[in-house]
Amino acid sequence: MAHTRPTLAHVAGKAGVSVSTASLAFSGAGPIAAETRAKVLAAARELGYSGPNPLGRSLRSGRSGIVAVVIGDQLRRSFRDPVSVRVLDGLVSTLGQLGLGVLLVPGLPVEEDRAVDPLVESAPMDVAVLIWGSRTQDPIREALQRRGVPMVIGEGPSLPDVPLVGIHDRRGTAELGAYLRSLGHERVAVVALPFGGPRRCAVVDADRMGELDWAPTRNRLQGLADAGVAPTAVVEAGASLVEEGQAAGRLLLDVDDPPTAVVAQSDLLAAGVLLAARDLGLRVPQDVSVAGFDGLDLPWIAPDVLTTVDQPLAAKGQALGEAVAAVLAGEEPQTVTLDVTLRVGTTTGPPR
Amino acid sequence: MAHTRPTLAHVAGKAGVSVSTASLAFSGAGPIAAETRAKVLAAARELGYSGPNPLGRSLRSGRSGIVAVVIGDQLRRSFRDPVSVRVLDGLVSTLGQLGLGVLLVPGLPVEEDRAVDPLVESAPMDVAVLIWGSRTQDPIREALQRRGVPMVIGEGPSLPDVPLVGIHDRRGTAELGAYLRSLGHERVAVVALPFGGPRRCAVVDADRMGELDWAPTRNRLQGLADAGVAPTAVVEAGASLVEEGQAAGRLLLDVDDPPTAVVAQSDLLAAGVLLAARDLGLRVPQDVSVAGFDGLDLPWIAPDVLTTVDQPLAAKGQALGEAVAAVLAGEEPQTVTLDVTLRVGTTTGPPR
DNA sequence: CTGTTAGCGCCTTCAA
DNA sequence: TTGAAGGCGCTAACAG
Repeated sequence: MAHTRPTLAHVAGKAGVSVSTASLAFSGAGPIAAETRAKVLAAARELGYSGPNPLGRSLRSGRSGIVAVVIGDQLRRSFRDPVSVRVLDGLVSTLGQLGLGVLLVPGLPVEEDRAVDPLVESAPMDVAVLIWGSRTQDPIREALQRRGVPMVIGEGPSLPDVPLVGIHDRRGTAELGAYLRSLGHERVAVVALPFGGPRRCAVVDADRMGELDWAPTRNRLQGLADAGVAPTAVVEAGASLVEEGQAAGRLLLDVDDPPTAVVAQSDLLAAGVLLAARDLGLRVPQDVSVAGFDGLDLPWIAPDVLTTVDQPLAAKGQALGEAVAAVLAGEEPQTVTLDVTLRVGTTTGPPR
Repeated sequence: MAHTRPTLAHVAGKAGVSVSTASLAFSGAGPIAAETRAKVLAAARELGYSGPNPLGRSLRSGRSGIVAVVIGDQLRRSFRDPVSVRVLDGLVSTLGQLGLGVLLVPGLPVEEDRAVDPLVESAPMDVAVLIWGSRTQDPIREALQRRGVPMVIGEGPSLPDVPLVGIHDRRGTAELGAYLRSLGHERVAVVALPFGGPRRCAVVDADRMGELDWAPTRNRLQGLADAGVAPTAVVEAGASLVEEGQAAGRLLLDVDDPPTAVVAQSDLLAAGVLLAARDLGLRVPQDVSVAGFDGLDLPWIAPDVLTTVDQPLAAKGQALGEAVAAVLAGEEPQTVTLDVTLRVGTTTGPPR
């Protein structure tokens, strides 16, 4: 017998009961005499059996207890973004309480020549969470739909039969735009989040604007428009990272006729813009106002405190987790939209 | 027939071949006529069959393709630590190339009354990686051993039959200690990483020192001893976080007879000590020298540049991934120990 | 309360 | 090159 792991059948044999009875002893999913149960557990201990094999259990029940979490972008970049990390944290703890494990799935495949990471197509999962939304033609979404894996989506677009967890980012950005106008800004530039296609850090022209295919970016641009702010220029960033914001800031500020305010669509981008302004010898907010989005705590940009739109990141993770639970319980898909709050710091003021 | 997902049997039926032939069409693990294969794939497409069910495949093969990664501490804290994040990043990309997925497992259970997270005991996994080592009596390690799940351990202690990936932290700290002595420091205090038991931020006495049960903390203390540095005081931090370092720094520096140098066992802790020194009006390095460990890039402590011991974090993640591959290939467990480098910055200098 | 039966979906012998 | 049969480990019905 050598070296094979003991199975429930071995335990049952040793305990002198049937396999199904032994199963009950572990799952507790049915009536069983305390004595029988003890007998089974004793036999298990003796054989070094440590509970039902999850593989067998999964096949039988059709459930793996695994939730795939698709992080936008490559993991290496996502991990560097505190926004992703906080949402992930809220999500993991919520799912943990439900007994569900999180399988990390890269949003971009490691190997360049594939459309999606192989995990999307063949890893076991009961539900998939697309933390950073979905594009119009999204190979990941399509692969999951083909597999029949139910989804939960964070950020847009809203899809039929798919629960959505988002934030009022359009409204929040509108509030920010109105605030900047009230200060007297007329020349406002934007550092936008990625557009959804290939990543780059560059000024956006009309053609490129037509390719915009990512909900948060679009919502936040629309918010500004709602407030009557027509950007003098838009730069798209390659990722929500400080260095991208810094590069974008240089593009926008190192010109003859710079804007009086820059709205960045994330706090990390805003921090980069701030650094770019400092590098160029511009005073903030006297020479240029800078605003962000997210509500991160960035002590290292002291003495500045970023004007930003605060979004509830942990709550978003939690809401995603709850949506997963609802999906597994077979409930109707719902849309949750969380509130955001304008928080004025020291980086915005009236233009000179 | 309504609504059940199609199985290989359905596809085979529709294609007019046997199930085993259909299996070959997907796995490619045997000879099959191109024509037959095409027929099968066509039938699959028609039925909306998207490839073999991973649950069935797992049960049959005994492999899930899942690697559990046990992060020390709670995930929320680990995610805030760039050290963990970088190792995780290297690990995830290496495993991704092997077609393995990463299941995140909290090192501390979400529910307080359990010894280990339920995932440790019942989630499917082929191997478990304990990124931050293992304690002498480690309930996680014990649970995994009981299950017969092979392990890979990052940092000590070294265990029989378990591959270990570590760094020369003892040697690196010894180098740092020698450097500080060469500058003339005689009164050196230490801010240590957690000790392995309950978390706290407090001065360590002899009793507590006896409870030290975590390899990196011990190694780095021993390194200082190797260099002939006997700390005037040791404070253990509750986690490798800036605020913990700051609190520890206050404990060490806000006294009558403060040390001339503080060695922190991580860069985040060192950054906290730096902030505490600034708060107390101490100049660094004139009034007090501060050194860290990790080699993180911390631009926000500018103009200071931390003196630190650089460790190859991504390489560590990669080495862990390769160790996982070796385990799955049935190779003999090996120990890998990566080199570290002392990097002198602006935060250390001769004592006044 | 316990045992019997019947698969969950797949892959790997082995034989044709 | 293809087909038939068996079983991976478990659990849900049902019968006793």
